[in-house]
Amino acid sequence: MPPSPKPPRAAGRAKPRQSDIARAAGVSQATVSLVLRGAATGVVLAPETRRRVLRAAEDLGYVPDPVATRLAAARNGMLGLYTFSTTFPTDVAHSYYPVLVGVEEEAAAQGQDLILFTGASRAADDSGDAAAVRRVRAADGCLFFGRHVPEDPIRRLSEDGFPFVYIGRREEPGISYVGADYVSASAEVAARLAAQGHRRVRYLRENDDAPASTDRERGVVEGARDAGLETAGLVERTDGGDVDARLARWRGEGVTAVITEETDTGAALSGLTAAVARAGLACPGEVSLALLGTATAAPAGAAPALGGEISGFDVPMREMGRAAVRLLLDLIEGEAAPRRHLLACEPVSGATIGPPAPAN
Amino acid sequence: MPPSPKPPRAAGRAKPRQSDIARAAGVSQATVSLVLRGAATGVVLAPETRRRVLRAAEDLGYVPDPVATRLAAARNGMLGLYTFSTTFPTDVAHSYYPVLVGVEEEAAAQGQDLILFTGASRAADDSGDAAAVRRVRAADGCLFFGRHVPEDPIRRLSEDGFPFVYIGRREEPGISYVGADYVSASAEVAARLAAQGHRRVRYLRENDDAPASTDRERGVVEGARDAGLETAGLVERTDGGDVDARLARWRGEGVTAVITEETDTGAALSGLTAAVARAGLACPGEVSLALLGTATAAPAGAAPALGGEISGFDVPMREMGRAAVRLLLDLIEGEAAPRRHLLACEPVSGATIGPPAPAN
DNA sequence: CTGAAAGCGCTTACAG
DNA sequence: CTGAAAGCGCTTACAG
Repeated sequence: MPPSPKPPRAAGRAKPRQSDIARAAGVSQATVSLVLRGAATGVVLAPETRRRVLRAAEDLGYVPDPVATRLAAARNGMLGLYTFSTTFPTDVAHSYYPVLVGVEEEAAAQGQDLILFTGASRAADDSGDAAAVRRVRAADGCLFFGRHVPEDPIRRLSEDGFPFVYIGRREEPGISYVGADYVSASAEVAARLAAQGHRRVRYLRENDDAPASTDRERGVVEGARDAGLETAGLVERTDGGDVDARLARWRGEGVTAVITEETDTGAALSGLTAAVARAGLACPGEVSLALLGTATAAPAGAAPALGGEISGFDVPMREMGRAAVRLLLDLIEGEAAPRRHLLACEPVSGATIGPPAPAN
Repeated sequence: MPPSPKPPRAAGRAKPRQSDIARAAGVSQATVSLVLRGAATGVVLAPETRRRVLRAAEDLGYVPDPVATRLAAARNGMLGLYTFSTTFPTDVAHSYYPVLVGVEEEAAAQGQDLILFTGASRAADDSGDAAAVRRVRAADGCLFFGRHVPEDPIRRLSEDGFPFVYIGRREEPGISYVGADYVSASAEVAARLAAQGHRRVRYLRENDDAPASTDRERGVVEGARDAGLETAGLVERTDGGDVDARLARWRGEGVTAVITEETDTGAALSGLTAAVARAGLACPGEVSLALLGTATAAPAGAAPALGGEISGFDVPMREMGRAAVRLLLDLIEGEAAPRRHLLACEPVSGATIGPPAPAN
């Protein structure tokens, strides 16, 4: 004998609902709702009625059903968070986390819950993403995060007027985002090196093109030019595997400082620090190093850092998360047209920038 | 002219519903529901109808509303995750994250979405939690995580037969959990110290009582006894601020090794390592150190570790997250009575345990 | 000031 | 095989 099919409700006194209270207090269910929601709608009830309803609610141990409340409110009180990963979650863990913290903080402050949409876990192509991105509509609106993004599904969302905002700058017009001002921050790093006396530096970036990388390169180049650094041969690209040879060559060319960028793979950075360590170079004694972006916590088992914090700037990940939530809510409320925010990055002095060694 | 009062819905055709599909496909809304839920109910529709409905759903980008689905007394394919924090999120960030990764992985593998329920942001008391915990019902079931837990709201959930599982051992009977076997792992650490030749050690734990801490202490005490360590004066409590004086005293008493525990505040551990550093003691040369639990990544700006990984054991956070998801799904399916799992912790040899310095 | 009605978006017997 | 109806528990105009 299978248990009764419908009621998954536990045996015993079922949960009281507004209609139970209404019966007990001799009023209508709608009145109960009005009393319980307080003067949210500005409605004022007769004190006596109020009292009776409140009393009955108390007696019955009434607790509103959150699901029904949300359905009736025409919003589900849930914000989506969709992360595009180039690799599997563990690797991007550290860059993902601070954003999540910010998003969660602000969501909590705004009384919103979060639906964590797991992107196409392992699918490298966009095919799996399309379906995954679609599911995002289950929320009132959605936050997107990740260097790369499947364009088609997103465009569709946009056309349908579904509210969403990117965390990170985007090229596509008409799309809201909250990003970091990489251009200014990167330029400032170049200027800092120049101020220390460097003239010939290299910017080692990754092959991977993403708005964040584009902005950093632009900042470095403009900053270098404005600060009087040499710009010829300034930028080089790597996948992280060939840095030793480059480093040797640079030394021969009289390069005294190297700037690199942080990405979700961390390839350029780890390649560079490893090469410097293998070459036995003192930092900043023999070569100054700077990093564009926040160095993510070293993965367990990684080589210890260069004996101190890397100089560069901090990306305000957490604040970006918070700002994105606020913007998304504005969008959901229908109050805002698409908007873009660029947040300033905090310079990090660190321990890896010093004056260049005297020319030999 | 105020905008139309009701629709907070974004301009344009936002979220399509079943009725929209019905209109497009020329069938009733109920038929749409039947088609979309698949043969879940065993109902078979005419292939042609099926096709038309599916097509329209696809065209419109339909996604079921999880809240409505749930209200209509069905499952919505979403699992909740609720975290109780003793302090604000940033501090527990690192202990929280590995669990989240595991939960997310397994949820994705099982085709479930994850709702992150945001707890009462700053409320230290249980009052705010009650309402927050209640919202959890929007999911099919929920995972709870955190050292401390508001008992009343949880009991309520339990009475109502709402499926949930704790991540971490719990005392309350009838509650499912997936925890770590701290007792065995802690005993093993004591045995390891004994095997190195230590006889007089101290266990420095925090004041905060939680099942995890209780279990660790029990393991240390039992392990010490079984391995022939002195047990008199073995356990001391701290809030992390007074370790220098203790350390000096211990040295005077002939203590050669100190065990401490990892918690979400990390107070005992950071107090201890700082004290050892200030005292200029070589580790493990002059004092061996062991940690019960996984050392969370050092917060940015923290003092560098003791020159290597701390000896102790690893808490299988990620695997706990995964196992908890699996158990929760069993519960939701109604297949399991409350169940408890204790996962083994992997010993970490580390670099901070060595033989005691010869007695002077 | 309060009640009756409609509706949030979906599921599920129950009739045709 | 499909449609019409009722209902999940609540909110919100709209009438009295």
